[in-house]
Amino acid sequence: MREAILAAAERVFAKEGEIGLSIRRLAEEIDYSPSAIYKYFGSKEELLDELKESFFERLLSQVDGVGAKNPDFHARARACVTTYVATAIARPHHYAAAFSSIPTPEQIAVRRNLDWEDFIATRKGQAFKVLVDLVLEGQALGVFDRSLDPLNGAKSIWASSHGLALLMIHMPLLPEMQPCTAQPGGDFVAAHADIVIRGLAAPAEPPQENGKRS
Amino acid sequence: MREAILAAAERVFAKEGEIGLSIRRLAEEIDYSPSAIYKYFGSKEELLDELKESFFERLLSQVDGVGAKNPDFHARARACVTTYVATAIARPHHYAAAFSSIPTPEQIAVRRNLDWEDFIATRKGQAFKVLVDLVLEGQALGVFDRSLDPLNGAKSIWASSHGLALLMIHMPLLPEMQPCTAQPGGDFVAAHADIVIRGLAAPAEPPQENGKRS
DNA sequence: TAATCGGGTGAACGCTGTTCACTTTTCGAA
DNA sequence: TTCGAAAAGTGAACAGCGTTCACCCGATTA
Repeated sequence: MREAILAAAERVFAKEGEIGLSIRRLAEEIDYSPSAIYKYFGSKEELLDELKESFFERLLSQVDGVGAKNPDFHARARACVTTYVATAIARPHHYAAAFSSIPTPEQIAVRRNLDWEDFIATRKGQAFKVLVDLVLEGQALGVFDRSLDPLNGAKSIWASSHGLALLMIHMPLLPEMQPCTAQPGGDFVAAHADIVIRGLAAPAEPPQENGKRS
Repeated sequence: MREAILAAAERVFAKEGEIGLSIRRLAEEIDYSPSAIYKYFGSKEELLDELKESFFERLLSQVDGVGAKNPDFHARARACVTTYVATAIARPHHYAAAFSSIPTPEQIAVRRNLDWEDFIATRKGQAFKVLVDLVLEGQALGVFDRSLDPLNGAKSIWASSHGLALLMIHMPLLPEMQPCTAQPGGDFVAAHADIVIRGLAAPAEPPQENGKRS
């Protein structure tokens, strides 16, 4: 039943966005009365939170899944970013909604004394850990700058991917408009990924073997 | 009068966010009836659009303003990113709201045949142009990769800055949590800026003068 | 003086999330 | 099989929302 409600919510969400998703609209979709929904969810916000969490789960599994398929580190790193962006823009309203809440100062104060263990247990934490591990691996391989804080590196990757996804969602005119290169969409995402990866690269190795290719 | 309404909106907005800003709440704030507001704004959306536009104006002027103060290119590029992020997170709700609307497919179709001139006339377009010019200058100086499409480079910079700002707004736990480096906030933003800048750098110059420093 | 018109109001409409008293269904125990 | 409790579902209602519309009032203008 909860599943049916969530599925209906997902459907309406994808079609009409967060604005079009109302309890009454949802109730109509599943042929129940609006009050019935409150037997399964305490509030609309609780329902939305569940939706967001499930989207984070999808995001995590998608990005985590690319690891196995790409033995080459550079390709894998690039695939992390591109799959992240692709998964995000495949469901624009979901992705935007998943990041839509702004915590109040009190909420920030509460969360501040969460430690690393607690954070890693959350979906966001797991997703973040994937990136941290990626950075660590890059550093171990000597491809990424070893002086970099892995957490900061992971944040930079996330920020860059997140920003590109949202820019493509909220201002689609920008990525489309490419009078110079004339290749819309996918290629630019890969190029962006490469820029981020190069930004993390180890600086000016002593000339022994020029291993990393552009 | 319009100004008074917008000022009140800005006030409520900053304090209670987009959720707390209602027409009735606004009317109460300026001691008028709700219907009075409709003599000056056609709809709430129109009012919000004006607010967003004004925020873009602030963003543009701030970022554009750093150009004069920093003669060194690298410092200027870094300042572009850091001021952008600082301006964004100084008014979290404004910044998030400025990017909150997701255009429908029809709207995208309409905007698709805007050309470069029309786009540059908008605030977003001007802000984007600042970044494009920055990339062009970097390429002219030989600091940035000349094979890069300047528009794509500008998009990468924007995406990275945008993503970092939003990550700090929506998930403040992340940038705060730095058990390794222990420097919260500002330093990480600068580090992120440097990563983006390095990502755009010209690849492996023939060893003549090692001009760019980390 | 009379008419027009911009600025302001209160009541109302249809929508929203949410609650609550109520009925119906289900299901295990006596 | 019957009974009673718990679960499932309902409809009406409340407060608040964006928005509209008929109305009013004071100033400007003919």
